[in-house]
Order: sequence, then C-alpha cells, then structure tokens
Amino acid sequence: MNVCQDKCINEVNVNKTLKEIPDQEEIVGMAEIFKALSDPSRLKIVLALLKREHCVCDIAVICQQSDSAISHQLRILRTLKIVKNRREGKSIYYTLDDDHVISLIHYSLDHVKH
Amino acid sequence: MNVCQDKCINEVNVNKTLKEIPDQEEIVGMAEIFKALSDPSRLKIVLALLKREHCVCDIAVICQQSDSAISHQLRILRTLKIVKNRREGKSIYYTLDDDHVISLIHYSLDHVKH
DNA sequence: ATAACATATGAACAACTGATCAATTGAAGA
DNA sequence: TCTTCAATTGATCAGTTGTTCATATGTTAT
Repeated sequence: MNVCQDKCINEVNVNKTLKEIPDQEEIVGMAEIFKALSDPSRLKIVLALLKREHCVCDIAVICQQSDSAISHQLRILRTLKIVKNRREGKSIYYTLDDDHVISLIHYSLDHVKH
Repeated sequence: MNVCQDKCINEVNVNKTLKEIPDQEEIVGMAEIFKALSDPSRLKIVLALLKREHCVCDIAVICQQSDSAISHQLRILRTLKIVKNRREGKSIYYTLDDDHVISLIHYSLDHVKH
C-alpha cells in the first residue's frame, strides 16, 4: 500500500478511514448534488418547485430575478436531472425530477427548523 | 401585496408558494451548509471525520492534498462550525461538530447507495 | 405572414473559489 | 536557546460561477 512513509503519524487510522470512506467517484457525485443546492437562487427555485409546478416567468417573480437568470439556473438543474419541464402553450412548466433531491431537501428543511 | 402586476401568469400559485417557502435568511443559511459540502475536497474531509478523529497531516494523506490546502479547507469548515479541533502535542485533531451536518451526510450516504 | 409573448442561449464580465508557495506561529526536544 | 515539526496564514493566480445584455427559438393570435 505504501501510504504514509515519512510524515504521517497515525498510519493505522489513516488506512482504516481510507477503506471506509466512499471512493472518489461517489464523493464527486455527492458533491455535485450539494453544489446544485449551494446557490441561494438555485435553492430557492428548488424550494418553490417542491411546493408546486411553476413556469419560468412565475419562478422569476418568486425569486425576484430576471427571466434570463432563472432560465440559466434552470438549465443547470435540468442538466443534473434535478428538474424536468413540459410545455403548455407559450409557457414551460418545471417540476422536480429527482426523488433523492426531493427527500434530501425535505430532510434539510426539517433540520433547519431544529 | 402587489406581486405580479403585468407579466406574471399564475398569480394565485405564485402567492401560495411565496407564503410556503422559507424566508430568504433561512434559504441562505441552508445554501451555506450545502456549499460547505459542495467541494469534493471538503466533502472528503467531512466523510473522513465522520469515521473518526484525524489530525491535519493525516487528512492530507487521506485526501492526497498538501497540508496547506487541507488547512485552508478546515478553516472554512471551522468558521461554519462544522468541525472543531483540539491540540495534542504538536498535532491538531479535528472532529465533526454539527449534528445536523452529521445526520445530513449519513442521510445522503444512504441515498447514494440507492 | 407578422406581431407579441415565453423561454432559451451566447458572449462578456465582475466576483468568487481553491490550490500553491512562502512566511509565520506555536509546541516539543536537544 | 536553537532546531524541528505540525499547522496556520497571506498573497497570488488560474479557473469557475452567476448575472446581465443582446439575440435567437418556438408558440400563439391576428
């Protein structure tokens, strides 16, 4: 294995932890979800969609941001498959599309309220 | 209230959602925690500390990063009160310090594994 | 067809982030 | 005291992020 040749102090514990934590790929995947929710604008969009379906224009009003800014953020959430959309006439309605994210947000909301 | 004068389409739903989502301050607070976990380096540190206490040097080995880089990340986590430390001789040992974050991570880990 | 509307997209840019390097602090041992 | 070691800190810098503005799609109504 040859981890900790010279500088490391607690080789045994380091090796234990190395075996027990998820592999890098999994960590990056987890971080990606947290990152999606790490921007207040994006989190607010997700929280709004947690309540009900909304079109871009409505989300812009709710978040007090430009349609364009919202659209850009929605594209990020769409790419991560966190939201999906459907067209209805001129409007495009967005909903949450990831059960893990939905329950993660619910869980976080419960914890924020002590 | 005077939200949605001209452009908004679903005034009723918008107002419902506005009443139901957390206020801005709370959203920013939530986003802050997600942000702390949104960087793979920082998340890996937290995941390691979830297993056991470690000193900076050991974390550096586990994360395969320089002591300095780890120390900078730990300062961010310390500022957010996600980790705390204790000195033991020359080394400084870190542990997780926020029960909400601990359970959030546990929860996320369970979900990552389907 | 054309005008109006809802949304998406691309370019540009300021602000922020995370890593590196050099210098510093603080504790322990010679 | 002087040296060594673990960790922290500050400066720097490239890369990333989120917003804005201008422009482009695509849909509906006239």
